[in-house]
Amino acid sequence: MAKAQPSAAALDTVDRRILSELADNPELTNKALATRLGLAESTCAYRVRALRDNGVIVGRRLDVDASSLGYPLQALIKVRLGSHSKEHVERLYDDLAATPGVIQAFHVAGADDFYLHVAVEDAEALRDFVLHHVTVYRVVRQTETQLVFDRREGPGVLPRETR
Amino acid sequence: MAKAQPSAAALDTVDRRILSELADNPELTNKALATRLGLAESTCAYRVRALRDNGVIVGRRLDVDASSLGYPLQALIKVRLGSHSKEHVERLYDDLAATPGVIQAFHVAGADDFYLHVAVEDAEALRDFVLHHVTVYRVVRQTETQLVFDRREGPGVLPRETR
DNA sequence: GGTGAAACCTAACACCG
DNA sequence: CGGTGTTAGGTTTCACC
Repeated sequence: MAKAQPSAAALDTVDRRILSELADNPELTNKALATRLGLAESTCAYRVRALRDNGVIVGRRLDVDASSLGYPLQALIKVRLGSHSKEHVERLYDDLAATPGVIQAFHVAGADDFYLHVAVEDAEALRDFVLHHVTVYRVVRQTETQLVFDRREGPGVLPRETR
Repeated sequence: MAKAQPSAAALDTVDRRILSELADNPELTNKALATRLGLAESTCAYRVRALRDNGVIVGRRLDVDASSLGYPLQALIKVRLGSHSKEHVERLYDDLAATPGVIQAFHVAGADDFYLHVAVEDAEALRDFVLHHVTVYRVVRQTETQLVFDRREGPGVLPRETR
């Protein structure tokens, strides 16, 4: 999570509309975006750039279908640690988050827990993943694996356009 | 999770390199991508389009910093249901996944559980979210909320370029 | 399937209201 | 600060290999 600048510049209505539109359709060209909002292209480009420079827009991510690549099975693996030094925990988190197959990793409050969202080939690969990439660490006290039937993107913090 | 066409077309080396490059840098222009791979621009554009048409590349997503928008607190909310009809569960899942503040929703195997990854203004808003948007449903038997200290993108199923 | 070049479209920047 | 015009650069198409 990027340490946010203390709430950066306040966003006006136009900024919010830009974000909404781009959230709905991230592939919009600047020209199309400007047209939708009734702005000049230059103005629109300027605002978008400013949003980037202020860290509001972090970037874009490629959305790849794991199934098509031969990893049709997804799981959420809860990793519970014993209590340990901050450095150890951070180090392990780094390693786990960088493990191939991991789509995303969460470090959550509580009993030093991580959640790993992974994609694998099949059930056997899932077992192997847990055994070879998670429980190999001494610090890991217990794991709990749940198959992911479905994952969905929510609206997030940008309510759908209300026009 | 998009129901994958039964493993679609097999991907060759070039396809994999395209995906790796775009995963590393989703903002690459087609021209730059072609140059990196040593392909003609037209060829490169053609392959990328094919990957899209085959559903391998689903699209791009805008990466917005929730903190900058005034939602600095993130949480993972585990929602456990009683046993219910498929329609009821699906309906509830739809509703929850579409609730403002929800970044992503998981439907996992087990005791009919959902996980909601949410972003909120502060602790009070988090409490209100759980009370007003989750536990209001009769079907919800119990919830468990954990603060998210950090979330990280993993490499996923596309191992970093090995060149 | 891959290529190169022309025609078309978009973005960047300096300038003007 | 928002709008316009020019130039540089990117994408698409198509005949050809």
